[in-house]
Amino acid sequence: MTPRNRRNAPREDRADRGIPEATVARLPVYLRALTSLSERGIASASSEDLASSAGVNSAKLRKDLSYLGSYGTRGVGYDVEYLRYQIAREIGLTQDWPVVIVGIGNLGHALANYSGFASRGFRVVALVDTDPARVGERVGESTIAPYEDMAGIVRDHGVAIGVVATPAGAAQSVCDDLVAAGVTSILNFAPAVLSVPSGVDVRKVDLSIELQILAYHEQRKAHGGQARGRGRADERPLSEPLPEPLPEGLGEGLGERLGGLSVSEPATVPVEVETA
Amino acid sequence: MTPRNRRNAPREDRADRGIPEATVARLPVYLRALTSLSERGIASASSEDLASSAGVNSAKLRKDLSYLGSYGTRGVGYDVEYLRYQIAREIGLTQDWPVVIVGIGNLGHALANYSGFASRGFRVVALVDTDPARVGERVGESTIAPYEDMAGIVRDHGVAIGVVATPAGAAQSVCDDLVAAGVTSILNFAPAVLSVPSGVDVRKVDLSIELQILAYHEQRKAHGGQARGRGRADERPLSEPLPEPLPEGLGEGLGERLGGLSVSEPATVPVEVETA
DNA sequence: AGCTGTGAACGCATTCACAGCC
DNA sequence: GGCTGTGAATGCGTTCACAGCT
Repeated sequence: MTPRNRRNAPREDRADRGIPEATVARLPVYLRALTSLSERGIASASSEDLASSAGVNSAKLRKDLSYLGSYGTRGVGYDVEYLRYQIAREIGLTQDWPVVIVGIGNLGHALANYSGFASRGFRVVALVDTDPARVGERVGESTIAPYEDMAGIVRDHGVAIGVVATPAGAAQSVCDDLVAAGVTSILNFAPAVLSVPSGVDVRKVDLSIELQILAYHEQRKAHGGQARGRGRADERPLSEPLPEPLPEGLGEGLGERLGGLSVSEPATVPVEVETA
Repeated sequence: MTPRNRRNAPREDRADRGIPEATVARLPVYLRALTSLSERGIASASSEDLASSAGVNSAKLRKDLSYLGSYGTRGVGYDVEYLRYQIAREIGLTQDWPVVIVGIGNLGHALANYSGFASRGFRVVALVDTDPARVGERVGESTIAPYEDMAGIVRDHGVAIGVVATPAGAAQSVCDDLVAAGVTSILNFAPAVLSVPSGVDVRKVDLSIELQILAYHEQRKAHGGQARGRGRADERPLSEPLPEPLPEGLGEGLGERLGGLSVSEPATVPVEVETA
């Protein structure tokens, strides 16, 4: 299946200490592209092929891959299966990652049913919610466990990655509990800035922010064309009395109900974090 | 409709033409921080206060805000309400953005019920799915409309932003239909690279990718120094013979079922896009 | 001849540090 | 004195273009 007959064994001379963050963020995209090519029965691909399949340009792709080692063949291209494995290994997908999901509202439900988990690589070992009425409920492959069991579950299964899908108000408190239990990577869906000790990674997924970014560009498209110095429709003097209050709920994100969590709302001061 | 020849010559009267993309991506975070401060009754805040509340450092925040104009007061700080309005206006949240959601699977459900939409600013005008069995079903505030109605809805409501929550296989086709109907901004939850004409923005939200990025860093923490700072359970040598094939479904993302869409799977070649 | 891998150039983002104003 | 706003310095990411291998 996958050739290991490369005399040119992966250079472990540690070119791989320090793959740029931007590259790391693209490796999963390349992996997906390779999987797609593989499924279509394509065994070999040039950087151009791969790049267009991944939606980047070929120079960037080659540069990115060069941080992993020399896995291509000059004059030929890349062996799809071989490269796929190398990237998967680099990312850490050749091992199993137990995951807990906290907060089984609408979003938590969607995540729990998400087939990308069900596959090997990431495995949902527990769903946790604070609402006693929900505990025991069956969602996807799992059953909702009480919040009190979370720390024990994390320890027992060696969970390193936690998913926070609670409302914003509960997120920091849940995050603190996860970290205390031993979780060192958090994927945050709540519209809140999480403060964590150094050594813990946080990534956030925020629908509201993405929509607002789109709105910003959209607004520009609409007003941009006319040779307008500054093109908002409503020209107003730069400083002016405050108008109507902003729409409520604007600060809310993808977070979902998490039953009656006693939100202690610790006055933790957020700290510059984001994938140290 | 683009009579702008003035490349980089125009006077810098208002610094607001050309806010860096990285700054744009943070404005929603600042907005949220300001909303939070406002709710706590805080009327004024320094760049330091704001920055810590938003999870960035103060130099970055000041620089970012400087692209919008001079909305602070030296020696004092920023007026929370005033700045909040200015940012909202800059993003385009003082106007209404009708949105359609395509693909009402688990994720689509969560999105439809998402309170961040219900608020003014973004308004869900339609949920669309291809499964006839689902059409008519009530989800959140709306009722699922047939896929055939999508183009009409987009035109009638002047929808500029579309949310794709379909499975990967359907995403490109849905995207094409949205664009043909007049949508110029797409938020993509499907694990697929979307190809769009220039002038259309695509942003993607991808759980699978975020998890993989976390896994990468997590793996590093474990293997880091042989001094084993804090160990994950299973240690493995970094390079080793190729093991069993990769987990299937690894390429799948957050996309959900979209009933029986006739996926034509056009052989569109993805193109460098991402918020041109 | 063709394609990868990579130094070098370039452009964008972040951080520094201080001038300018309250 | 304190805090904003911003040029200048630095660091990071992307693109170019070609040397080097098959």
